Amino acid sequence: MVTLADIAKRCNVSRASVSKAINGHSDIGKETAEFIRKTAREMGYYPNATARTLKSGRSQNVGVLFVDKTQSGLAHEYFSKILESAKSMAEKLGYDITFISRDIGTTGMDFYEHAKYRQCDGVIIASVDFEDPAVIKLVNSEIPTVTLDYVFNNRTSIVSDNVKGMEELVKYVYSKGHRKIAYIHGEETSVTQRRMASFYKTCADLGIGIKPEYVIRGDYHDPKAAAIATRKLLELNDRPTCIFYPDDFSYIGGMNILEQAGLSIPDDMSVVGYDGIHLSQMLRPKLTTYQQDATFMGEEAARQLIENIEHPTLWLPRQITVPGKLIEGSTVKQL
Amino acid sequence: MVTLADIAKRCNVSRASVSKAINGHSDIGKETAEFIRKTAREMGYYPNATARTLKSGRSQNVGVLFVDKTQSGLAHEYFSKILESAKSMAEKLGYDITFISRDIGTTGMDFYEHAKYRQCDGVIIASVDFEDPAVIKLVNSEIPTVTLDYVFNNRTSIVSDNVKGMEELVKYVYSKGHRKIAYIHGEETSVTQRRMASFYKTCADLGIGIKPEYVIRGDYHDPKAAAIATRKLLELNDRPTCIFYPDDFSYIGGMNILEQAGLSIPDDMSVVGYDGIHLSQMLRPKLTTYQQDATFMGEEAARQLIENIEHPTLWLPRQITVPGKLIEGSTVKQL
DNA sequence: ATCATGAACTTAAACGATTTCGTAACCGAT
DNA sequence: ATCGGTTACGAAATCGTTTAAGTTCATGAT
Repeated sequence: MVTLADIAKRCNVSRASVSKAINGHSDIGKETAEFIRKTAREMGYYPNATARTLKSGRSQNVGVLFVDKTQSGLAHEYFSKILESAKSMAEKLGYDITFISRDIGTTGMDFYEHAKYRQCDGVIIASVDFEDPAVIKLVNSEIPTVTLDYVFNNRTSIVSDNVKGMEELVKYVYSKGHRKIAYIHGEETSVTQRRMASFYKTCADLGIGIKPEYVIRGDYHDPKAAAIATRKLLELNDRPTCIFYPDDFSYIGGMNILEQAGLSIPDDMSVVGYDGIHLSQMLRPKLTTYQQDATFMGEEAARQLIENIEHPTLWLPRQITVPGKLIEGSTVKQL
Repeated sequence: MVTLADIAKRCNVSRASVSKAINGHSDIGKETAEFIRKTAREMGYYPNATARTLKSGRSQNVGVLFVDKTQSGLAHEYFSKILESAKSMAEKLGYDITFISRDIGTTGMDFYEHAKYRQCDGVIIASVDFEDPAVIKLVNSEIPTVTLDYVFNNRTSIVSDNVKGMEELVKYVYSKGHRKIAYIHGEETSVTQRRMASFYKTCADLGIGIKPEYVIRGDYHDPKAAAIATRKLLELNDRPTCIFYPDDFSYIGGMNILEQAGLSIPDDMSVVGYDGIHLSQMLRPKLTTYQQDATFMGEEAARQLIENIEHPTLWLPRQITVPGKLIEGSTVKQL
């Protein structure tokens, strides 16, 4: 391994000078610096992140917290896209990404301790139980963090605009003439709360009443739960004309039940999803859904976090709401 | 931050003794060690991975190479499952996971240099272009590596048993009476080669001839390519009775075309997929497919890599072939 | 009484970089 | 000739840990 000392010896300068040349400091002669860099390149030098981190306290490494309750955070396109894009952006800005977890090996480290252990400069938190004391401890620590789809006081967060998303969907189906709208919602999370609130409010604003039995608990990314909920809706005397699913994937479960019941989409029942995953546009009929801009969210999370890391003093936490867009498929019939 | 020195001072011993107590070395008294550990716990000490790595040369960190050509390595359930399970296993064994890439920041590092820069103890390579010189450089370096679904000489690899998988699928549809079997295959990769070879061989063994026009190039995870290929098959005078898709997701494209052509599955056309992703069992009819054991593969990759890292001398590269299992859905008709 | 042995510690030198401070040399201005 | 100000560089400390190589002291063998 080529070190600063090797280059220093070859160039007949001190290690300090080599360091300065490599890092482009000002107090080093133009030609000397160039000569040192050239030699370094010839010798196949690249810095050692570990040594650099130890001395400088900065690791150029951001941690990612990605542990959801269902043990499948990565499997969902929404989250894998966020991860992928956060990764690209972080890399572009010169940062690496390491997964943060707890109980690494046999040590009983919590998230915060783990992040410190690896000297992460910051942490992106997504797809976790935000009520978890270990998460709260991390968020309240001195380590810069960015949360996705959850807002903590005095911390930067990137949230998908669930209020606007739900509003647009409701207004869209309203414009298509629907008045009896059912909503199968996901498990109780802050995202769900926001969507539910927006659903009720928009309906109220439009002057449509929603029967209590039209709103049923399902689960995110769980077609089986969606299937059960759909069946309940079909058993009602006064059926809805349109069903909102918690997400695109759940919709698959509903689709099966509808087909089984001999109902065609959208002629006998209209439906909408949420997420805008790839699959939703591959199915026939194409699903009408609200596409969240996961790619932008991931990029923005990395960008904001790194800004915070690099300008800690003049940093003010901000809450960034990311709009998505309604994708008009063919699953909502004009009544 | 609590350091070894702080504990040493408090306990009136040297830093070396603290280090030995923490790491459970033998040349330290039983009670002293216990006392030191107790104090360390009280003081909220946890080690600094950076300093440890710098001195010991071992980072307890494994790199993951996950850059596929289509820029969506993570989005596929197969790969995200591998990553997820590799991550869990690595964590269980006391290792962290960092993404390896090239061109981090503005430095022109290649994969090998990046891995050295972060002092990764080893690298898991999945979902990349294995012909890429940068990948080959990494694989031929002194860094332990494990590759997934690709075999390098003198390197450990974990490969899904594509030969057996394809053989079982062919035998299954044969047993159902099918003789005219079409195969829409993915782009040219070593996986494709192995599946194709197995497809042809099994057919030959069973005494069925395959018309050249029954074998068409599609793409992995691309329903559109599958749709086009399916249409071509339907245009043939002598249509196949069963279509093999490159993977479960591609099948969606074929499904649409078949439905559009008024053909029902499996009554008018039988189909099989490959992968066994969650979605395939949610669709109706359930897809007959071959489920790859991605979870086991990821775990095994981590396990093997870490074995190699920890016992470098007595390490012999091994090629581990992971069998999957045929999932019998309802998309193949008994003729 | 002497010496080898081993257990239990300590000392001190790393690991590879960064960074503060110091200084030598040179410039132009007085 | 002297002074202040740059510029370009070097010396040395430092980050937190590990580890080879002592040192001390009690123990048991001779």
